[in-house]
Amino acid sequence: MERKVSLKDIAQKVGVSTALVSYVLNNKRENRVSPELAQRIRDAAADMNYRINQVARSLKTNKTNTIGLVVSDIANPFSSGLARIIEDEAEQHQYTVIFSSSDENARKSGKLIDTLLDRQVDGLILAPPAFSEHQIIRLQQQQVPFVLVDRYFPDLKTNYVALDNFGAAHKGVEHLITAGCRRIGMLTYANELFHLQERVRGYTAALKKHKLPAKKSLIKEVDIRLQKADIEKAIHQLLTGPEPIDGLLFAANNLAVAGFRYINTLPVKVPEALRIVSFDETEALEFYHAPFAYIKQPLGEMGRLATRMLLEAIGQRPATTQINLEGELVVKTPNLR
Amino acid sequence: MERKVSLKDIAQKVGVSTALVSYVLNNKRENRVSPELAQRIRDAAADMNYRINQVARSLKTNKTNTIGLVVSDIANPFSSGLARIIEDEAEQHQYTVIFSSSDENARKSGKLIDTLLDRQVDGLILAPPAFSEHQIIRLQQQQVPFVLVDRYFPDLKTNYVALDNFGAAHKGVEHLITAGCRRIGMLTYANELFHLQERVRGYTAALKKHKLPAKKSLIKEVDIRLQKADIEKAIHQLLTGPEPIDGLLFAANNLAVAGFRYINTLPVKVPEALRIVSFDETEALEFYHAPFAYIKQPLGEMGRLATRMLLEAIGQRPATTQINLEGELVVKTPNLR
DNA sequence: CTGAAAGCGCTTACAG
DNA sequence: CTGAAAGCGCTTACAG
Repeated sequence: MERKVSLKDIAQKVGVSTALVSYVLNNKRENRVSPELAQRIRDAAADMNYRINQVARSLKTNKTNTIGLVVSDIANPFSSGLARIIEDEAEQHQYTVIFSSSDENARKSGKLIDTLLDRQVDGLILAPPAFSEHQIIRLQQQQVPFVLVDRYFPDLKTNYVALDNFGAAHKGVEHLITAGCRRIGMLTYANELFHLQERVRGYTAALKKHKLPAKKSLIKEVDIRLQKADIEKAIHQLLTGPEPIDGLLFAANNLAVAGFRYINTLPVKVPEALRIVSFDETEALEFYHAPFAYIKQPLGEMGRLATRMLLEAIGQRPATTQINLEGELVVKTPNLR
Repeated sequence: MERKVSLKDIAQKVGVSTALVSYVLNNKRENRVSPELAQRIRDAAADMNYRINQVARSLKTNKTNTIGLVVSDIANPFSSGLARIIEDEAEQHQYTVIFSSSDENARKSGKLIDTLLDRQVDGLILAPPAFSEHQIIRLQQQQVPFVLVDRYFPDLKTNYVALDNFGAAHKGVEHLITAGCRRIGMLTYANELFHLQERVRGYTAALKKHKLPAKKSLIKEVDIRLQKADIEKAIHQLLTGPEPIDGLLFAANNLAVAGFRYINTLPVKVPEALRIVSFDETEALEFYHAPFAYIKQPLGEMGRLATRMLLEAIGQRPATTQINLEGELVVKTPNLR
């Protein structure tokens, strides 16, 4: 790359100090210079195609106008949808976003956070993986501004924006009950993350409220690395035996997609014999042949709120804001054909 | 945020110059210091939780180890899939990625590029929108390292990694012909982008090769903003009239999804009366009830090659590399049910 | 061989 | 009021 034009170059050309050029181009303390001189400086800058070096400015001002974003996988539509919202909201405030994917791995997430902090990001938006509390605590100690999204740790007093997962699961299960289901199973990940625990809690509470069986055997957990065989086995167990389920709650979209793929190979009729509710919206089920329902997360609101909360935290000594958004229950009927 | 520990702090504690601390921590010119002293410096750095300030280093070295990525929309699976590959490849080389979405808008793309350059990114990976040639030319003049992905401008001698769009369309159409189609239509975007033109050219060439009608009226163009009504009208026109089509090529995944949605409402039978090939893989068609084929782009290869080419270009005075990858024709049968 | 100085490109507190 | 200097936190060419 060829050497760029600096403030010094402009200053030399116009015959003033670099300080004055800086003042003029940043529209600061305008009164200290005559309008004519200011215009000459501006013209020179334009002539020479001057562009600020943000790195130099950042070093001096201790501000990079950069947000670090850590999601589980940017290729996952949930993450990339959120990233897009954050990008737009950040851009409106002249912020730029560095993203990275933790793959639900606490060690990786720790490394990514370090890298982002080395780059002096002004703050972080994180979807923290399981077992990463210590990283969050460290951020608090270092007084790094950050906001958690999607997940959070109930024992830590941090900013976060997440779904009301208890309420959403509860709502989903009540939908199944209203539709006539009496034995409702749940498929979730074997994972410590609080938001998944909340979904189980909401599921259980809804069953109890309606005096339906809430046995342990109705809840199946599979490894988060999503082994096809595990999912098939879990669903198979729920559907066979003396008391097969007639309703099923998937705790995440990936589970639903893999689950539907398997259910399609079975003789069971959806929704007549098995009615389904899933968490998250997913494109993959766009053309599913049978009706089902899902909990739609307010991605836009989540991303916008998280970004705004972060920018506020960056701006001042912040209070802690904790938001649990309501999930929308969407009943999907098949595309006509 | 609390003040961070700097090299100076370490130097004071150990009683050496900051220069020496820098040398030791960067493992440079090791011989200039005794192993014992080096260890004392390292220990002090660890004790004090020293973390480098990359902004300061970047100002001095004129290198940020950052790649700027501009895609059309990070929320689009094609873009986010590519972003993920680039992230991983970049990370292996200690590079970080700033992403932004141009929304196929040349003006926005220009602004984003400027912002990225102001932040002194070491290079750019771009999926340039239509009418952005001048920006690309400017980058060449400024000798900014960059690689185009997915799209490129045939008249510009730039690095790029793209699909062999002509070949892919040709292959798709021949698939339809082999399956017995005799009147094959195409639905594409009204857009100047070369890669779309190439798809039309491949479509036309395949028809001509097999002496099938290649009339203008068989090619329908719709606005890239994807108005549902436009797409429906276009498909309706292709399917009615004296000579209805029996084969259809969609030039992009979004067109295919919208198209399938409409086709589902029609009495036409897929694939018996209408056989379909689409560009790009898309989750949305995961559960489509009828067989169809699509051109799968080698996303992984595209992202990895683009990143490597960029890193090479950053490293040295580069030669121009232009790569057209082959698309894979995938014949998809419905998930059983 | 090694220590200390210069300097990257900005911003802004401060002296005059 | 305004100009010139100091300094952000690093790296590395260079003097001794």
